Amino acid sequence: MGESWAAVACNINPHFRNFFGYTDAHSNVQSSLSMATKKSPPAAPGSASIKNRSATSYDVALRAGVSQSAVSRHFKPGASVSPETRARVIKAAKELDYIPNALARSLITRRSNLVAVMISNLTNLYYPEVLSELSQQFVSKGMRILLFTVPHESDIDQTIAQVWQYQVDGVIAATRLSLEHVTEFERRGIPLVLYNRTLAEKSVNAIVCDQIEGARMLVSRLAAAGHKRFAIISGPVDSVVGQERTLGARERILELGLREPQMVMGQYDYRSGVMGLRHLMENRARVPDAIICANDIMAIGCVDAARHEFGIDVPGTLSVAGFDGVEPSTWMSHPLTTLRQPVQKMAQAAAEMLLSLIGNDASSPEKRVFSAQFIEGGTSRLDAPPPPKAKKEHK
Amino acid sequence: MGESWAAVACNINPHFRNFFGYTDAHSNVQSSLSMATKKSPPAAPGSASIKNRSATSYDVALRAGVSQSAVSRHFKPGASVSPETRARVIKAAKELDYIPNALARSLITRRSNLVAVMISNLTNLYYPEVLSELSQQFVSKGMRILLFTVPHESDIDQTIAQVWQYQVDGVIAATRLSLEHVTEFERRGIPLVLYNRTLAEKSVNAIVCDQIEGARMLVSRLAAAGHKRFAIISGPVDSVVGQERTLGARERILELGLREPQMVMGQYDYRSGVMGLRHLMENRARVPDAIICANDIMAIGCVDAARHEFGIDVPGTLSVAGFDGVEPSTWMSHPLTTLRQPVQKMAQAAAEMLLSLIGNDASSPEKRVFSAQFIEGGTSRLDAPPPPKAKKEHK
DNA sequence: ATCGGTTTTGCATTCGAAGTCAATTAAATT
DNA sequence: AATTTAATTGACTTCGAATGCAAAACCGAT
Repeated sequence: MGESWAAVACNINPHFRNFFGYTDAHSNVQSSLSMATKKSPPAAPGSASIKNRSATSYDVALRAGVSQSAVSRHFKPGASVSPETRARVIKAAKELDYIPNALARSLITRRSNLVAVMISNLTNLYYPEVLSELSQQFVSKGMRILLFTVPHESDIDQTIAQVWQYQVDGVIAATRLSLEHVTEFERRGIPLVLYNRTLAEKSVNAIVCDQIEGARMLVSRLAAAGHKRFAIISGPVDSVVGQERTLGARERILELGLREPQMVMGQYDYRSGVMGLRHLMENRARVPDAIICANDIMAIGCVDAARHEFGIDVPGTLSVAGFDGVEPSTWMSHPLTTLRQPVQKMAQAAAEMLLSLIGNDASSPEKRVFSAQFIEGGTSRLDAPPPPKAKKEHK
Repeated sequence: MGESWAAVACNINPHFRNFFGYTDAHSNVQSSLSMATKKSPPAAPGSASIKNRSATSYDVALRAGVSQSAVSRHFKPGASVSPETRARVIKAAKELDYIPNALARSLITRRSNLVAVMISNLTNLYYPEVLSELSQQFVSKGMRILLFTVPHESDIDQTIAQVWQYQVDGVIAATRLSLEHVTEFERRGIPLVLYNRTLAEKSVNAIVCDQIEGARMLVSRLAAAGHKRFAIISGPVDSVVGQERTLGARERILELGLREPQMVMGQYDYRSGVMGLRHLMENRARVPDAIICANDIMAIGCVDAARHEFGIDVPGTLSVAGFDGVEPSTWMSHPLTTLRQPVQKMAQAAAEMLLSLIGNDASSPEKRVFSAQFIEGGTSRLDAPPPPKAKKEHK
């Protein structure tokens, strides 16, 4: 709150500052003003819009010989408009190339038909898919997407302030949000749906994929195939999803009585996978036979490094698995064993949930949990039951 | 136009039913103020909560004991406000959690600070990078991005109508636009910058990468290394960029006196690369020794298919090259020979250009052409001059 | 205390569309 | 034809912030 205010305060100045310096705006408005005042007494209806500004509903009304209300009404579905009037309005509107001003409409209706989508990192490869799906969904429902990418955690406050300024009808957040942020959204009555996030402290509307379940399943399958020496390349600490994947896997590993997995931290990118593997290979005594990476891209990096840097046979000697099921994970060069998230379903659910929230504000939070789909892929040895556990165990 | 009109007309419908919020008009300011004073009262939990509309500049003014104009002025940099007033405004605003309504502001200033970004296909892997960069650029300049994804060509008219409705200050289009569309933008005075597109019929503001030059360079390098039997997997027909790449390559191939390249058409996706190769391998008599793919993803598919389906040695027996320089093209499994587009520079230039257009509307179109960077990669044999052309030629 | 000259202020208006409500017109009924 | 009823319609207000303009407050100087 204090923060948000501060954010606004210092956020507004900069814009007004440089570009569009108020000089332009000045002359701009002035001219428009003079024109408007002149026009107010509809003295010169003859030639429409000598000035560049686009036609308004008044212009249309004038031309159609009806009132502005009639024009407005024409757009409303249930409204009563005589066919004749409607025809005239349509004609005039077409002639003037009239397009209603959505901002003005939003002002009075209190519905902007804008949805904010907050995404932290578009280069993550997973998010574009999500964004694309969301976009489809919302557009098909008549909503537009206001995109907010949040490059750094620290920019979140500012970003959120922006979201509020634009009177969005709802928000889909695929970024880390603090309890304060969420509370603030609630207080302001702005519907919020978290995507692949949740809050520990508070129940919130969210669409998630069960990472823990997935991670456990993954470990189970690998263990069933005889893998014993697990390692994990985790996501960044601030990624809840990553943490869940990591912890879920570790938990299951220990449950099965296998040795504590080695852990290396990554940043969700290809390089992290490569570096992770290098790191894991340093200690020759503890070379893993299965590596679980917190996302596909790292897994791919890991596979590539194993094959091309260390000459390791994947999946022969080493199994590698990832999470997400992004497009490249299906490529022949590294057909990843992974847990595919039902992105389409999830995005659809997110859009659906948000829209229903926008309609009626008095609902209790709901969390919809999807299950990831296990993809066998080809980077893990899964089928072969363990050869009688003997000689190869501690090579 | 007729279409766009229709689009507008039927797109408005869905939304006005359930909103009213006009309980009492006169005591409006009062009520919102009193609510604000009480501060965050979840009201009667049982009944539907009272409309907690957010504070307006009037509320702030009332509370600060100044006029609304003063509040508004407080935000404007050069404005003359006494320190005392400013302090009171800040205090009141903070207490009420006031956030200015950007829509209302836009209405009067005629500046929405919104930029529309039109992108055809987010799953293209190349576009997310662009979008991400654009987002960074615009946000840093105080603009917000309204995202429009255009799934099908046919939806373009509707989409454009939407763009207009929202009074965006400018548009970046990375989609196919017809001359009519561009003209319409011009007529309406909405700055438009094309990204990686141009119009044959008309000069427009555009940021492009010289595809023809790149394609020619690519062929030259490959030919210099002794490749003689070229094939091309092209992009979809409606992709101008793809056409340029294809044609540029073909032109140079013929210029060098090499045989007419085989052409297969693709859709820019992995599968197209795979299918393309299969197709090319059908005619055993004309197996190529170099394949140029109109983008990286197809090239990767091509490499993968060659290696994993046909057991062909890439780059030993077959060279493959792509375009774009997307992230996966740098992966070890298929370190692509490609022409990398300077995405960051281009996005920056696009943002810059658009912003300068927004400032002053009377400028003649400019086209900024960037050169692609040749990446040697490892999927093409480039260094070795041709081994004395003898036995292996027509295996 | 009074008079120019600045700053600060507040009033009133504006942006464009939508909704209210009373008035008008058309259609339907007796 | 007179009158009730329903369908249309236009004048006016509203949303929230930004200015133009003029009144008010301030400041030093006479």
